[in-house]
Amino acid sequence: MKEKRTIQSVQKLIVAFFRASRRMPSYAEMIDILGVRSKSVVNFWINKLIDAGILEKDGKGRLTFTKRAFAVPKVGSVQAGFPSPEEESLCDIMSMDEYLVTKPDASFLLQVSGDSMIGEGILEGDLVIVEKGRQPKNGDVVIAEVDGEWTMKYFKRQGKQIVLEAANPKYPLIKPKTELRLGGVVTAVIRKYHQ
Amino acid sequence: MKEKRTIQSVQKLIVAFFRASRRMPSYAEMIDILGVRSKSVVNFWINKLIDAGILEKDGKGRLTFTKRAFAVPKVGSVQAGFPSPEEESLCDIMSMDEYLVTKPDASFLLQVSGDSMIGEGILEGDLVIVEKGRQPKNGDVVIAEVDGEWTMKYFKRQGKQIVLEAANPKYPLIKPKTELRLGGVVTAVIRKYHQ
DNA sequence: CCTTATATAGAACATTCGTTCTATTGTCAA
DNA sequence: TTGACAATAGAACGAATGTTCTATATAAGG
Repeated sequence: MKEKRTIQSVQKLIVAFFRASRRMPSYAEMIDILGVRSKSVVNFWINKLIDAGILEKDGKGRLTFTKRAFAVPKVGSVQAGFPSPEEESLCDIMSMDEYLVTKPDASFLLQVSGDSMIGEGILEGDLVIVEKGRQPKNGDVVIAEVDGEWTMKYFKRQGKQIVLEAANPKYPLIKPKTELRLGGVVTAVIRKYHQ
Repeated sequence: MKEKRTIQSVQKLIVAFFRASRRMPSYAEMIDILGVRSKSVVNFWINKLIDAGILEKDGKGRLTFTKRAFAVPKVGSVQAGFPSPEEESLCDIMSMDEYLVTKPDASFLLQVSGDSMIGEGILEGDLVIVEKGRQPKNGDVVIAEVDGEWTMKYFKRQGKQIVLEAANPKYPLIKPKTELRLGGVVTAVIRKYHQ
């Protein structure tokens, strides 16, 4: 009734620890994690994982995960057919954070209310990542204050005039008269379905 | 011309290291990171960060970030007005990964092609997170194989019959005749604007 | 000037780290 | 049974760890 240790099972245990603690376990801790009784056994399995390309050692000899170990596999497109586990082209997205939030210091999350950007696929309840202090390009989705109220709109130039346009025909075009306070540029949209 | 060290600047340096290396620096490494010449100075600042609630020590005395230190601040809704840095209600989203991918082992990413789910705010080029092996509820967005082709559709029950419906009127309702192979349930949508 | 508090330096320390060695156990085939 | 090999155990070791101590430099206030 002894379940054998495999590279996969060991990887799973260590990944679970890392996700929970946000750090690598020490060899001493891995004794308990892996259910063995000696650090040399831990070392044995660690070397296996290194050979398998799941772990690696950084410049200072510290154990780290390779991108492979952590990445959520990204497969082709929907229409291209469905993935078999083998052909999963492991993508280079190490973490959603790195992928989505390029400037953590200047970014914040905002929950969307209203349907003014529904044509852009931004629905009520979605989270958007907003980057402060960036100069918007024509057509960017921005957070802006108009007449004392904050809204999410397309940022567009009409000649020298700047206008704010909703992605919903039922909202009028906004031509700011005096000032236009920009809160930031929307760099990403996140929607999580309740489960 | 000496720039003073502050709690914020020290936090920033350590967070930067953590993001780059996915681990805490040792005190010896922090000597270089903080630009000081002694571990006792590092210890001095670390204690300050602990008092400030930015760092903490886990059960084994290991240094870890608190949720506060990492979270992208989440503020209210767009219409509710715009956030000032003070009123930022730091949200409990520690990382996008944790928030979006609840079952890392059973999930993968898929890039969307086509406009069949445009009514659901899922556009061409978006990434969706798909969870395998979950039983879909009525109205869930699923990846399914129909007549040898994979598509993304709403999963709906009509009595005992299961139908697949696009969120785009130009696509017909699909009533699978024989088999319905489910690839998974879409649990999240991610859109990143090119920058 | 002197006093006080803060920030930094450097050294010393016990503890823990990862590594490596030898020895033992278990498994499977011949 | 025997041999061969993989997996595990346990001990030993130098190196690195975080902590704590004393001492020095800097700045502000009286």
